[in-house]
Amino acid sequence: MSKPVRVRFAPSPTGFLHVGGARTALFNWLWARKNSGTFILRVEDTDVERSTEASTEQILDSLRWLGLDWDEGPYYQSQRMELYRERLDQLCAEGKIYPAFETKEELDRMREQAMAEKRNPIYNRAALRLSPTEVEERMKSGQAFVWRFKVPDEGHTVVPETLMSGESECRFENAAIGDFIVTRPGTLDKPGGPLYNFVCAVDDADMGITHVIRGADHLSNTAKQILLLEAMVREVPVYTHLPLITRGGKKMSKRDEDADPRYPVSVSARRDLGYLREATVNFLALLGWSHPSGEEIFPLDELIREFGLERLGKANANFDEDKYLHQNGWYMRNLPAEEIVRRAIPFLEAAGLSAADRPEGWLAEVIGLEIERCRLLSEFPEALAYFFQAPESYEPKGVRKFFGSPEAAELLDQTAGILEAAEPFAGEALEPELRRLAEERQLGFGKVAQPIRLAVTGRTASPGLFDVLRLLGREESVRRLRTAAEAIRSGVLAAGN
RNA sequence: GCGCCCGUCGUCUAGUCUGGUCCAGGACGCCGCCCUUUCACGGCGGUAACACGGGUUCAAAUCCCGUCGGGCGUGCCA
Repeated sequence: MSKPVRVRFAPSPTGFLHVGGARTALFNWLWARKNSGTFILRVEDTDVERSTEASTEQILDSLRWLGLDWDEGPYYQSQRMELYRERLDQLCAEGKIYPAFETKEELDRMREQAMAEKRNPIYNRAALRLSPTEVEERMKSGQAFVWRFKVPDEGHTVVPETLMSGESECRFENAAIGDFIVTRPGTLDKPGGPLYNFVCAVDDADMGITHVIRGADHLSNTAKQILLLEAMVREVPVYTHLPLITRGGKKMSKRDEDADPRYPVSVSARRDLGYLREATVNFLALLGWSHPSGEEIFPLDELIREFGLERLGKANANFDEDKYLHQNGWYMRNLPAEEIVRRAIPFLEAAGLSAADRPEGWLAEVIGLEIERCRLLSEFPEALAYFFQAPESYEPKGVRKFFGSPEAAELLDQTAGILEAAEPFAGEALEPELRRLAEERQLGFGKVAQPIRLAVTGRTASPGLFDVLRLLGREESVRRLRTAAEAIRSGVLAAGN
């Protein structure tokens, strides 16, 4: 009965895809998928000064990485100028737009003055009071002008929020909106290009968009676009405004990208940091949306089933880095092991850690051991380093606790001896031997395990000792034990390592 | 300034439309315990919130008014 859903994601190619944009894309995508609708990609590149192809590429790349595939497009507004021209001509013919000749500087001054006088700084319609001959003369003389949309003086424009719970609406007094500009300055010979609110309204109508889902920062734009749509006698889509994503109380902005390298706002930088697409999508979905069950883990397929615009929140959504990290860790541990291995390899290689000469399956095992201690793919190189190279130093805290006495060296030597003789060299064979060693020395097993752990990994914390020894191999394990014993005896560690 | 939106544990949130089941539920963080060769994972438990003031009502986190606080918009950007 209702029309098939058509939604769009309309980024402007003036930079990378940031998490806010990604969230908008995701919600539109989910709405399309949930309703078997169409997800359209539209590149809003009317600002030729700032739009770049590289940026478009990066945005598409990030969308693909997230798994947000589009059914139509990408359409480029820069290639639809004829359509905008047509609509503009029609509005002009109907007297719904008018040329205004003020320069930017003049407008700035007017705005400042209005603010100083505590007035709403909307355009004073000076151009509307120009006589037709005056206008014609100015245009013919080549004076630059912009087209302004004549907002009705009476009444108000309602932006309904019909999809949200509670059905609210925002009302804007038309008189307070002001005659906004729909084209850049131009002359009769060289017309100025169309501006955002105008092209957006034209395209949404032309592309048959049924639902416009975007950030709440667009609320006042929506009123303008509805006005435009009504003026063009086109159907008005359903609008839904998403809670703003904030961090530190402020809207998350592209300009925050370099504030802290650990917490970038671009999707691509998150990817490079070792965030998983699954976690990213899951986390983004919870920015403004929640499930009544309180459940917070939603793989994509489940998200499509459970998602709904009626469960959007209204309060700003804060970007909780801790939760994002936590969810990333969850997906690291719960995605198929071979998948994680595949994704970890580039990070390891970038750090110069290659498992090419290791036995089949070795890397998977090693990653499997450390994965529960990692929450980002990028943590693997450091976490796994000791599997690739002998420790260059020992954790000072451990040295003090476990390497303090000559007995420690003796213990490590003895352990080395046991490992040399162990047959086969595997956890099952090693464990009884080492436990016996502890008993002989009348020590709890921990007292034996910790020095050994420190000797072979350089750390006081690691996965189970027997697994570590097995994967390190007999030769390497023995070598590290002897090296550590030697270091203890030589006294170099006491000096502070 | 003006317009619009919002305000629940340290943090993210559920609950607000349709007042009672909420002395407020979940998650993250933190703390403790269990598991245990360490760390982590996992399990169990704990911590902690309705911005404030009025009103309506037998009853308010939920409705109304005001105050305060925060955010967004206010572009010849999108």
